[in-house]
Amino acid sequence: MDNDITVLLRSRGFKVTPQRLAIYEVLYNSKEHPSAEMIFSRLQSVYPTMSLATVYKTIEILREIGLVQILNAGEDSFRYDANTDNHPHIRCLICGRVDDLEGVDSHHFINMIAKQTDYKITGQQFYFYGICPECQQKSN
Amino acid sequence: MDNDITVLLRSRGFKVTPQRLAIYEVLYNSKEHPSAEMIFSRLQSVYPTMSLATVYKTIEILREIGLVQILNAGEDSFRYDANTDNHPHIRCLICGRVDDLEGVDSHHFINMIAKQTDYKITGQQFYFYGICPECQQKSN
DNA sequence: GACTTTTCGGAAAATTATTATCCGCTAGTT
DNA sequence: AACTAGCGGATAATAATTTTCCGAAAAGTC
Repeated sequence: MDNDITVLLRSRGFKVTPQRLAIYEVLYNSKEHPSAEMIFSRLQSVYPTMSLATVYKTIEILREIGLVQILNAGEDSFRYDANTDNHPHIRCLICGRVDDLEGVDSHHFINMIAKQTDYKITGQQFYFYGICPECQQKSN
Repeated sequence: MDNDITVLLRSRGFKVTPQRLAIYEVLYNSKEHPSAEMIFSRLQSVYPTMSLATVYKTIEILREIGLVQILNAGEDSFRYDANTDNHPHIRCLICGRVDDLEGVDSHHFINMIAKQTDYKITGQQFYFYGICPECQQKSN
């Protein structure tokens, strides 16, 4: 995995730096779709001088080489996902966590849409909103 | 229509003002899902002293009484829609326009998701991305 | 391994959509 | 017509993201 990103960066003319590897590693080893701020604060202990701008600049590169997708689940900040499969996401309206909806087959639905529009479709994002199991319990 | 919003505003304790009616009218008579800025500039000629803050404040009220939904199709600003049906939207990656995808039945898809998650689902937004017919032509 | 070139990371400032504040004024009620 | 709660407009504040600038570090070359 570390090797994948090293090769990919270099082949696209980007330099391989510890910061870039670290940011990707945080994303890769996380299921919580962290925001830039979350990535930043998680790396504070390892790279005390890391700048938020570096997080943003790196994410843009990772998106460009297809290692990360950007989520916009309607909060005040973006979330990032190292899983670039096109899977739906769901956000808890109470605690704000964003989860994957795995094992969903969207192909039929997407194909239906593609037939009904004159657009040339290149991608899509499905966001669901609700209350996560934990928050349901707490409100009981 | 003018009557609907008048009654709705008043019944919820909001005052009925020319600005509020005008902002809703712009949204109601538009298929293009305007941003706050677009609403603002469209009303410049009629209300030269209108403030952007008024647009935002009014939209928040309209959302609260269920007359408007907020779209977050991944641009740098929100879009607003006076059609509060839960229909999918599609954005052109070239010119930025946002269109409705009408006549799409999402119920089956949504029900499938509802069965597969422990969340209590309360809503969803489907965004498609692609190239609109006009921009397809231009690029040929 | 030293040299060169190019890109990078960090700090700080800039940008920009949106929200909050404050105050004279207006809508709605009596 | 008077009263009062809420409003509109101007302005400042907020906050996420982007840009700028420069010393430093990466990668290719010898």
